[in-house]
This record gives sequence, C-alpha cells and structure tokens, in this order.
Amino acid sequence: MHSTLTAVAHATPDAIAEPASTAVSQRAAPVVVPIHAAALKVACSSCNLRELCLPVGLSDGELKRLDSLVEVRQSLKRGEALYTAGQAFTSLYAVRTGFFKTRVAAEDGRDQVTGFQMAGELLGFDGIGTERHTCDAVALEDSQVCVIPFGQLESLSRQFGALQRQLHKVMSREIVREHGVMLLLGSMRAEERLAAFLLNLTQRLQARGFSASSLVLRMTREEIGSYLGLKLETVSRAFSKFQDEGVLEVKQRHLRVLDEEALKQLVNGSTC
Amino acid sequence: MHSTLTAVAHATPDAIAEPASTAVSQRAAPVVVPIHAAALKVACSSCNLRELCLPVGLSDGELKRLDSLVEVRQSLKRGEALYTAGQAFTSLYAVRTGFFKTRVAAEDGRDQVTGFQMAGELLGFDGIGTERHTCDAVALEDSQVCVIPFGQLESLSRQFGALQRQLHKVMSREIVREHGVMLLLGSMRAEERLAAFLLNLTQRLQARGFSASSLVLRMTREEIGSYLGLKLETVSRAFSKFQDEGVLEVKQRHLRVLDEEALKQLVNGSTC
DNA sequence: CGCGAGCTTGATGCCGATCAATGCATGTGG
DNA sequence: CCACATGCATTGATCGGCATCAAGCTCGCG
Repeated sequence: MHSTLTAVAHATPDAIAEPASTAVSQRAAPVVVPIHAAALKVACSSCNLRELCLPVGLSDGELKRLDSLVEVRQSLKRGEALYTAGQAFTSLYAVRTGFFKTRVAAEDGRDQVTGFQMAGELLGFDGIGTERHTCDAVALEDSQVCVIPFGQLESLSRQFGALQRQLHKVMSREIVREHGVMLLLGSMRAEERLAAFLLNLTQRLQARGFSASSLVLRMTREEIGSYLGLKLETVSRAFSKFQDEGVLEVKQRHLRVLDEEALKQLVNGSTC
Repeated sequence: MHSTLTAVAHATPDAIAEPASTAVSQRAAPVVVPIHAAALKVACSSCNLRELCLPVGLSDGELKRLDSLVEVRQSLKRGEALYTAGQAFTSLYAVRTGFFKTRVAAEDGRDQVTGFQMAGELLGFDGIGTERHTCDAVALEDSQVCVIPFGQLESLSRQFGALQRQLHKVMSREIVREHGVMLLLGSMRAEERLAAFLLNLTQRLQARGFSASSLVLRMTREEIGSYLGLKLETVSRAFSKFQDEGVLEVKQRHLRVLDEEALKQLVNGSTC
C-alpha cells in the first residue's frame, strides 16, 4: 500500500492545481456561453491560441482574411460527436476550448483511440483523402471548436504561401506524431507507454501555459488504455506502481508529477 | 508438418509468379539501368504510374508543368538510405521502381518500421513539419525514385488546385493508413495482424497490375515483425500456421494466397 | 563448396489480459 | 437527507499469447 502518499493526497484534496479547460475559455472569450452550433464572431487575430493554431506565421493582413473564413463556432456537450466515420467531409476544426478524442472502429466493434486533442489543435484531416470522415471525434468535456471550411481554406492557401506552409506543417506533424505512437505500440512495455503518454500530455499542457507537474485527466482509464493498446486494469496498475515509487501522485483523475526524470528515463532507457 | 504443401511448393518452384518490381521498371523505362544519382528525363506525363501517383486528376497542361519540376531521378542500391532522420528536408520522393521501408528509431536503439512503400507511392512527408526528416527511408531492393523539390511543389500547387488537392489527399490517406496501423497494433492478435498486412499488400500489388494471390515479399520476417509489433519468430510461426491451415502457401519469401476469405475473416471477425 | 544471413521450430517464462470482487464519487429520487 | 443506482477505479488471482532463448535448417552467393 502507499498509505503515506494517499494520506497526503487526502489531506490536500485541492493541492493539485486545476488546469481546467474552462480556464482557457474564460481567458479567451469570457462572454461566451455554450450555445449549441452558435455562430459567434471571435477573430483568429485576437485569439490567444493563434501561436499554436493555424495562424502561425501569418501577417496581419493574411490573418484578417483567415478571420473572414472562420466564421462559425460550434459548441459541443461532453460525449457529443463533432463528426463520425462515414460523414461527408467539409471542414477542419480547431479546438477552441475543451478536449476531444478521435477513434477508429473496426467492423467487429473493436475500437482504438487514435488521439487526444486540446485547445489550438486541429481535427478532421482524416476526411480529406476520401471526402468522408474515417474516424469519430468525440468531446470529452463541454467544448467549442472553430469551423474551417476546407474548400475555402485551400483557396486561401493558394494565395498565401505562409498559410499553405503552415497547413502542410500541421499535417506533417500529425504524421510524425503517429509514427511515435506506432513506436510506442510496437515496442514499449506498459509502464513505458504510460510514461510516454504522460510526458506528451504535460508538455502540451505546458505549451498552453499550464503547470508541467499538475494536471487533471479528461479521459477515463479505458480511453487511455485504448490509446496505448492496454486494458484499463493495466493502466490503473501502472498508475499505482508509479505512485508506490514516488514518481506520481494519483488521486482519481488528478495527477501530480513528482519525478519527471524517472518518467523520461523509463521512455528512453530501455535497459530497466 | 505440412509435407504435402511444401512438397507442392518444391515441385513447382516457379509456380509462384514473380511480381518483381523489375517488371515495372522494364515496362516504365526499358532502357534505364541503375546509375547512381543519375539525372534521367522520364516525364510524369508518360509514366505508367501517373494514375497512382501525384499526377492524379491533372490536366495535360498541368502535367507538363509538373514534368518540368520533377527533373531528377535517383537510383539506390538495396540497403541504401534515401534519407535518414536528422537530414534537412528538401524534397518529396515518388517511388518509380523498387521497394522501400521507413523506420523511426528511439534513442535506446529500438526501432519501428512505420511503412513499406512501392511504386507510385510518396515518401518524405515526415520532414515537412520540422524541415528535417524524422525517420529513415531505406531501399529494400535496387530502386529508383523521382525527386520532387517541395518548395517548387508548393509553388505549383498554389497555381493548380487539382495538384494542391491531390497533395492533400495523399497526406490525408497517409494519416488514415497510420490510424489503421494503430488499430492493428493496439487491438489485434498476431495472426490477425499478419492477415491484415497480407491483405493490404496484395491489394496494393493488385492496383499495380500484379496477381492478387501470388507475391514475393521484399522484406525479411524481422522487418514484417517490426512493422506489426511482433518478433520475427512469431511472424514465422504465423506463416507456418497459415500454411498448415491451407490459407497460404509459403516458400521463403514466395507466397500464394489460397484462401483470401479466411484472411479477411481473421481481420474482421474478432470472434475466433 | 562452404559460409552466413535469414528462416523454422521447440521449450520455457513473463507480461499483460481476463475474470472477479470491492471501493469510491457522483447523482437521483424517495 | 439518506438510500440506492451507476459509472469509474483499484486490486487480487489466474491464464494465455507472445517473447525469449536455443538449436538446426535452407538457400543464395562468393
């Protein structure tokens, strides 16, 4: 048992800071309330995510043109699908607030979480190739996305080299990310996978101004397991092991990274 | 043991047709001999792979412009790297003849094959995001690629919507392919993985005019295993099992698919 | 003709899946 | 406000699939 650590966790239930995405939404657009499929005018040029999102590298003039293209915001309740496999592809989506998962399903019912997306990240690339979506994107909490009509985005990126380049970079990075997941799924053991996942998550949260050590998971153990090719029990056991070793403080979905180095060693040094 | 089947295989060493990529190269450019890094003029507009490659959907005029962009062909010997992780990214590559693997490496030496590429398929997307390649591309047999300078390709695709769209489609399909691999690695068992791999391979060979049932593997058991997240012994055992069951005829790298339905059922129907 | 890379096959062991029971937090209706 | 339901998480016991270790085997090639 890890009585000491759990005792600590119990004694300080609020010690773990809350990097809730609602904090982001409050900063970004304090007046926005979740209205379903609402058309709200919030310009890319004034968005606090523009350094992480599609506008990277655009001039003011180009940014203005992008603003006029991204007119619609869409709100989703937790559990709602932004799109599902088979739907006609029309647009990409940029996460404004909230958290998503994407998943592919096999005919037999098996499914695989292929990614988790947070604020500033783009969704929908899977649909370009066949003009139909090939996976589902589901909100893991109440969320809001910017709708980017893809035909118009292509038009605009024929005019602006910087936009074209950024679009290509984002797609390329998605390919590279998936290479990393393939490496993880193909050659890492359970604890290494979880460590890699946690490091990736904290890094992305940090890029958004959150603490690198305290976080709240927006997904269940089962969803983490699906992403990592593990069963939920294995994920749970790995969390407990990390806690026993003093690497992590785990209290339900609240995590605190106590020894980041240990996680990094687990991912890189296979010899242990 | 599968004496009957191996006996058959022995009795008909040439019964399994040879879908060697040399056949393709002969058709495409009978005069070309493997000259290293040779600059040879072979137009996209007259390439027999144009229906599978970047030129899909282009008009004659557009095709001509693409021709002028793709000036350099590069020949590689078996085992040579087209590019390696860390190299500056300048170009995409289209496989003209031969066969490649791409692989990512972890710091500790572990590596993972992320894909196999055959004639008409594009390589190099991993480099766009960071302007450096993030994986290695290695020729599995003597091969030839068309070099597509990416800056110029972006310029041209700003002029030609059809080219732009095709580029986006190819990248999107790469993302979707990787989703499929993630599903495979995350949730399938060894034989299911091999079955899925073989079906994918025969389908792509068929699209290039080869038999759907007879093929020659261009990669080792170890490379297949790396791609599928398995050890080479497991791959070998799965091949033997398929042979025992009459699903496959296996003779070293020569394969004949005897019961395609059985393979399909393995992939889809999890209930077995 | 013999070497060596790649492949096959067997024996054994371990990691993670599976099955099962319990615990914990949240929410809902009596 | 408590009783209960429900969804999620933890933990234990057992099992099975694949990795690992270890021989041989095959075939292409110098």
